[in-house]
Amino acid sequence: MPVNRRAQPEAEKRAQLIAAAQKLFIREGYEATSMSRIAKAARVTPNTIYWYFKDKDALLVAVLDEMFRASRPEYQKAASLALPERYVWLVERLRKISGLIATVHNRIHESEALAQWHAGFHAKVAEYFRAGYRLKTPGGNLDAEARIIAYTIEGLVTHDLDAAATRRTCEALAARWSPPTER
Amino acid sequence: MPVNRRAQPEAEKRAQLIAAAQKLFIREGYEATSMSRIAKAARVTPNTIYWYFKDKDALLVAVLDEMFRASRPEYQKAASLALPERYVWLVERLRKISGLIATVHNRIHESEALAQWHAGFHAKVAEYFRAGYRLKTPGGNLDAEARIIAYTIEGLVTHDLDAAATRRTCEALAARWSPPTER
DNA sequence: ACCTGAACACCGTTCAAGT
DNA sequence: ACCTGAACACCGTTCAAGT
Repeated sequence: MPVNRRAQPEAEKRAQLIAAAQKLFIREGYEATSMSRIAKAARVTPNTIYWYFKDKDALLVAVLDEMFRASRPEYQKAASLALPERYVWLVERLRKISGLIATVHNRIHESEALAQWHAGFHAKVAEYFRAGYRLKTPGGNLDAEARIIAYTIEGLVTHDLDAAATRRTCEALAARWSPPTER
Repeated sequence: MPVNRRAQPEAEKRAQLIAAAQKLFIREGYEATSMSRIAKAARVTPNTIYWYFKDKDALLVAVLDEMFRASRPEYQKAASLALPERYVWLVERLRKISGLIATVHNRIHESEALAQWHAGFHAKVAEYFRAGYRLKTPGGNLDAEARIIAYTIEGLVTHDLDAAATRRTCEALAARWSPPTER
């Protein structure tokens, strides 16, 4: 039983398809990017993509995973910024993929794979807040406050205001929190 | 020059098309609803819709306008609720059209008409806050706080948590504000 | 196991033609 | 002015067939 007759190993070809899709999804948008266009960029026929990915949404999930994996080092560097600056940094960074974020929200009810990816992502964000921060008002609800932060940042990303308004909103957002707890 | 040879007056037929589209957009989603399907529901051929609306996005804008026009009385009744309850009420109400809201955000960069509608909507929301509310912390930025409210409510709508978590987030949100100013 | 050519069942939109 | 039948140029996905 042959295991691999390809010119390229499987992982490499998958990565190529993901890279082509990522570039086009970000530049042109998910809906505006046809499978043919991605196939062309990766120098295969459209139906070849379906050997590697179940459908277009599965390809999007793979792109999202790869993007957040690749940007982890950058996020760790940003962790040294003070709170309002960190929010501003995050908003400006996510604005580059605001179209993709809107697409995820829009397709959640049509794609189970995307719904699961999205749930996992928000679980990670919630965990991040629980682990590192504490409320200035100890009586408050931490999860509720963390959601206010997360949703406001999402809103800033999708609504793209000017830099000054963005900054003022991030400052108002940071005002309820103490810096990360030291151990 | 004949002005009107229709069986029905223009406004009535427009309203019929909007009603058919609204029902299907909400129940099946915007992308999942084809122009053919809307035409069928309104007993015309697909291309007839293009006599009344420039394209599918223009039809969506008409649906949005009609929906918010029709729900004004309900919103005025809800204005008598205390702050956190009012947020909860709003979130639960908007959740019924969360798919449409996600679609608006997703299509803003592809449709100028939709982008304009969205900008106008947020301008109205901002005006509402400036007119009726004041901050508990007078030093704070009112526009920034209003955006935090608006974006958090949007986030609650699109992320649909359980009732208890929704309520706690609305309470945390309300804690920053005093009741509307009396005149 | 991997990839293709050709087809399937759509889609939003346009346009010449009717009344 | 209003509406249609037919077509246009797509789309995501499937499938039998090749190697």
